[in-house]
Amino acid sequence: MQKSVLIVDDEKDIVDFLQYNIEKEGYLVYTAENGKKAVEMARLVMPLMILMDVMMPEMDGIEACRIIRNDPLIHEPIIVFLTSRSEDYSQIAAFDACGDDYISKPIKPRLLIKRIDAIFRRVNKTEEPNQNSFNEDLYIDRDKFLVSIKGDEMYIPKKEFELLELLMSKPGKVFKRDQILSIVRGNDTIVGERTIDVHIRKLREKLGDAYIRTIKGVGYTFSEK
Amino acid sequence: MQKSVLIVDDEKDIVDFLQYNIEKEGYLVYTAENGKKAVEMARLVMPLMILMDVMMPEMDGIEACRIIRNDPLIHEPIIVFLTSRSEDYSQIAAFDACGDDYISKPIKPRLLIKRIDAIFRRVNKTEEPNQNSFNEDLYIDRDKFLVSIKGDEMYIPKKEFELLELLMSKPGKVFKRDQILSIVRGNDTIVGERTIDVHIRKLREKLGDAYIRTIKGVGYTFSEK
DNA sequence: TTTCGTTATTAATAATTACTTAACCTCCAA
DNA sequence: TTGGAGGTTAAGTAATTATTAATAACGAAA
Repeated sequence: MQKSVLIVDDEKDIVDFLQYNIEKEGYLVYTAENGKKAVEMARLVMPLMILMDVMMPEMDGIEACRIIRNDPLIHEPIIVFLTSRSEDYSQIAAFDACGDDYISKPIKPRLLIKRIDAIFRRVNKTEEPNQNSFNEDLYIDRDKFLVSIKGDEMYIPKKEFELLELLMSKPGKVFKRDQILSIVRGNDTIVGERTIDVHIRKLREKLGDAYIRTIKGVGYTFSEK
Repeated sequence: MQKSVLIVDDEKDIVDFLQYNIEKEGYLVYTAENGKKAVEMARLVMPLMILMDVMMPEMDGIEACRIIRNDPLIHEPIIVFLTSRSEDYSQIAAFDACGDDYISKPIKPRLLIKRIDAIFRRVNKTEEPNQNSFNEDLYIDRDKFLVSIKGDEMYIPKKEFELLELLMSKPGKVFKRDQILSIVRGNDTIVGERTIDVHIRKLREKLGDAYIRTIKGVGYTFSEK
């Protein structure tokens, strides 16, 4: 499903600027110019995220937020406010209760995108059930217990498979050693710290060194690309 | 970061008993013997939780609580009171307003740990699960243990990361050297004064000089912009 | 059940990286 | 000008991970 963002601001320049930058990253963008229209739009297009200014004519962001949150027909979008640095902190408290996050103006495109991605990622945590993981040329098939790398298919031992599966479930995320431990062991047996290293080693032997990265003092991560 | 608990009680037996049980569960424990010392200790070590008796010589728990709550340098710990079953209920009302929770004596270790865990969990929920910090063009990703500056992504050593994380958690706030020390070290080893400087140096080397400012005689702060 | 091949774990050692120290330097304010 | 505080650097020390080989545990087939 395409990720959609509804941008709400009364200044057309800002809307255009945001729209341009966010569309460029592959999101589907809708816009509205005030809170009232935002509510209508939200009902219509069910965006996954609403990026909304606080101060607007007709209906301000907080009011709109409240309405959207209470509308059972709208499927709980992530609501992120745009605030000026000078914004009164009492207000921030007010929309803290209502919104999911806020981003301060002036807006830097690169940072904005990072934050939008991060927010989506955070919220998505509940999703992704039994999907198989991909990477440019690495693919794992959970049903068949099969790993295919650059076309070569191979079966790998169970623990190694589970470990790879874990790492690939969230590419880029660093899994700490103790998290890995509780996967590797059946959670009842006690295994030494070095066991992990050996499994990692075996995996790297088979896949090549490029995929799994050590974060010293923390754990391991699967390279995003 | 390790979860830390400050135990405050004038009866040494109780302190020892609590300390033993709480440490066993992997928390970092500090102690103090009255309200006055508790306040000093809290300033110094910034515990995440304070477990405090109400009745104490020098300064009672409620007074200490009030001071701690009003001290902008102390990073809002969870304050839990220890009460006798016989405690006057009017008092309970008083510290209800000030503390986050209370646990009645006599204390059962297993139950105590369960409650402490629950309180930490409850409080953590209101915080964002994985709050990443932002700045105009600096971004840290706790999941990925990654720092991105003006688009360049890099991994930095653990202690440096934790230090940066601390400073960025409250931009503009000045962290005193000894507060930083307790982050940098595991709090059992003693490290020299220059260690911090070196870490700061390494960070500045990687990020540029603009972000971390020295407040002479006090500590360091992350520039707000 | 025994055997053989595979997989999992450990232990020992090497390699690497991170952390700390120490010595010296600079700056600034008293 | 002098002392205190932080800055800088290189080098030593500690901590963590990689690697290898040996051993134990397991599983399937004879």
